[in-house]
Amino acid sequence: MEELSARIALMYPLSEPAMAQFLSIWKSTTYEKGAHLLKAGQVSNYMYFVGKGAVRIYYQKEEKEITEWLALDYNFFFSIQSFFQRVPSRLAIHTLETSEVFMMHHDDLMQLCEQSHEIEKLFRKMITTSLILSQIRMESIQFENAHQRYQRLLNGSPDILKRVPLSYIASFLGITQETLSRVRNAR
Amino acid sequence: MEELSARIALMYPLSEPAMAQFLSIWKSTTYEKGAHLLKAGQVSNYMYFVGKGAVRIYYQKEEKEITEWLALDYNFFFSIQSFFQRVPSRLAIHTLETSEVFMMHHDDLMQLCEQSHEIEKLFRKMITTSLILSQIRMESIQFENAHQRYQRLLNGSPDILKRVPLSYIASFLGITQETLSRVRNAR
DNA sequence: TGCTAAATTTGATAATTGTCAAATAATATG
DNA sequence: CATATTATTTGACAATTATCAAATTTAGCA
Repeated sequence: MEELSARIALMYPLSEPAMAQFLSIWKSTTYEKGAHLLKAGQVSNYMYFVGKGAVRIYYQKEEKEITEWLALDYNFFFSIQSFFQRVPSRLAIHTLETSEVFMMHHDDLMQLCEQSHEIEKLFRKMITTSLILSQIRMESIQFENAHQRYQRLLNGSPDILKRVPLSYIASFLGITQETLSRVRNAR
Repeated sequence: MEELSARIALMYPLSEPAMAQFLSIWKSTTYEKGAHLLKAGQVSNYMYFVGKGAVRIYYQKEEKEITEWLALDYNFFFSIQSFFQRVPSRLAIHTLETSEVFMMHHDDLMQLCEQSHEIEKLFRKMITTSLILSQIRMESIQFENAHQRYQRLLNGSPDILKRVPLSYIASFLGITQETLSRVRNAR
């Protein structure tokens, strides 16, 4: 919980009561490796935060599983479209390692946002961060080739390469497993 | 101004005083075709809304100009990273047609967000919309081929194809002008 | 209207990445 | 520790898209 509150404070420093209020709507569960937090077709009611551990967001695309996002160690993640638009999620979420996962229900969050301008502001900043990350990822996919994208990941999150199977990383980068294998072995 | 306020109301219905307050920080200017709203290297202080008209966000990438975004008729646009992070913009913005452009200064917006929870909430919803659009675009670029991306644009914004030069559309779709030309002429 | 410049298309070829199959390496389990 | 299973790599080939050059079409303007 300390890590969660530290990450929150980093985005926007809430007053003490607001922080207490906000933390109060987060529940934590420890999931075994491979456990599903969300299955495709369900409306996703939660925004998540992973403690020490690893989580994968993915979906089915014509026989294949595509990794949409990887969250390791103390990061937020959620099924953006389902959470905001309250529609069934194409995305599924499972753990790649045994992980402590914190989750906050959509309705609880919305209720707090109504009550507290501070929390509304924090939430706005969280979304802004997501938006910027989304933009950076989009440009990477649009304008970098397989090798450059691999290098970007290697620089930014070397941990991922050690802890996540190659096949998941490949589709996260938007390339095939074979191409990734070639790219990282110097070609 | 009516169109701007209509689009705002669509995102989140502000109370009358809040709407008046919010509209008061927007200034409007009519720009000739080809005028620059933002040059690369400047910190972008504004969020924009284009009335009847067309605007292009682009940047320089190794000798070439890449179109990052196209905004036609009654849509919002801005240099996301520069606006939020207050860093110099890689992106430049110019008009493709004579256009009435509304703009809102970052600091004015932030000040209103401090004062008014309602406006903070509206702003949060605006960013959420951007985030969802960004996600959709990312997936389109990652998983659709040139032909599918062209079709998506043709369905979603047929106007763009009539009013924007092919070379701009091509880089917006992440393909070359030649490939776009082939794709749209049945191949 | 005719001419010039810009935009678009077409052709030939190269580069990148994907696909499918098989081989090899790594890991887990009895 | 041996074996079964899974993950990764390698090879051959195909598909898609990029690149460069040239031809053609379109649009702007005198």
